[in-house]
Amino acid sequence: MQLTSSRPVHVPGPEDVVVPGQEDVPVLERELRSFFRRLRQWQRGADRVGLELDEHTFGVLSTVHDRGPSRLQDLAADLGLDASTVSRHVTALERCGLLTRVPDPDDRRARRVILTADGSAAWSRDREARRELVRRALSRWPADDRRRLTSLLTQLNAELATLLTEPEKEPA
Amino acid sequence: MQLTSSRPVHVPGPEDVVVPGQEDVPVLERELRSFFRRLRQWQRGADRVGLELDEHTFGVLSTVHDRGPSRLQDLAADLGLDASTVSRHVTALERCGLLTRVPDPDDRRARRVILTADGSAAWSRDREARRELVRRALSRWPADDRRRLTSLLTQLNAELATLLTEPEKEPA
DNA sequence: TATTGTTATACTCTATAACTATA
DNA sequence: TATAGTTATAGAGTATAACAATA
Repeated sequence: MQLTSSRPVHVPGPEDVVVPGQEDVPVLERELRSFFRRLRQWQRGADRVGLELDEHTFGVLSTVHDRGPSRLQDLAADLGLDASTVSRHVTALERCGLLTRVPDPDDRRARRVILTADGSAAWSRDREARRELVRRALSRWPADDRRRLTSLLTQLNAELATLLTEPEKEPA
Repeated sequence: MQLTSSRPVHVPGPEDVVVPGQEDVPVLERELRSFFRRLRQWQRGADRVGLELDEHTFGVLSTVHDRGPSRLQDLAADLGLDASTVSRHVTALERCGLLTRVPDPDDRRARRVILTADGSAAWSRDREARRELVRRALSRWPADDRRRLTSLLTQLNAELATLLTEPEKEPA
């Protein structure tokens, strides 16, 4: 814990809690944070990597596509955001002509958010561009490693989703 | 691409670009975004999962710990943030008593950021708490799967770091 | 009385630009 | 003239609270 240390990679010291069989956990914790920081960094400059839609726009459009005509609160729940926040996003995207709000036949308080033709086309283009970025990023990887990462990440997301609905909570 | 679709998981349609041997890439792209959204969501409520330090504070403290007495620009580079942004964080953390700025003997324009005893102790406690969260989150996983995830995530971060210094760019 | 959605407000994080002190 | 760091400012994203319309 000394201040003058200059080790760039973590080396277990006497102060570390060592759990037998879980020696990789300290590395995993570090790599998870590193990964998150990197994703956030790149997300900020989405246009600089050839994407036409920023992260929030793509997220909203994807959710509407997956859900079909959607109520605001359902979108908010799927996105993990407050309804007021999503309302702002939707308003902005409606001004851009990417989606529109139609009356909800079942509830006159609500409206249903749907994609416009432009929104659907832009989403489709961007989705393919994002997949191509992933392909290029991992172009030097063995296909098996990439598939294993896909599988583990899918399981991890499922695990985290489960934890959210349980008495326990999660990492950052 | 029809608006009335309500498939929650992506099913390849006729509009999808299919790359032989890379059929998992669409899933990977989706899971990467899902993962990022989840991490961001939990990061916002760091205190609600038992952490005393928020993500930025922990990031700055970790970087200072790893680097030792650090110049502001070096911290900013490591964190992927602008120097002005880090300057604000450091000022706030100095007010909290978690770190302090001392003169740089080599350059009177600069100062070196170092951890205080309180900062070092808080960082150490929080680091262990974060590792424990990871342990609990994956407590139901086979140890081999967890180790493989650690390994693949480490490789992925290295790959992404390499891409940053090359003519190509990256995902979001 | 409760719920859906919107808006007013405030707070945080971020970068750009202007500034100072030193190199 | 260039660089290290700070601060003023502005913009984006977020949540809370107050509101209107409907259930």
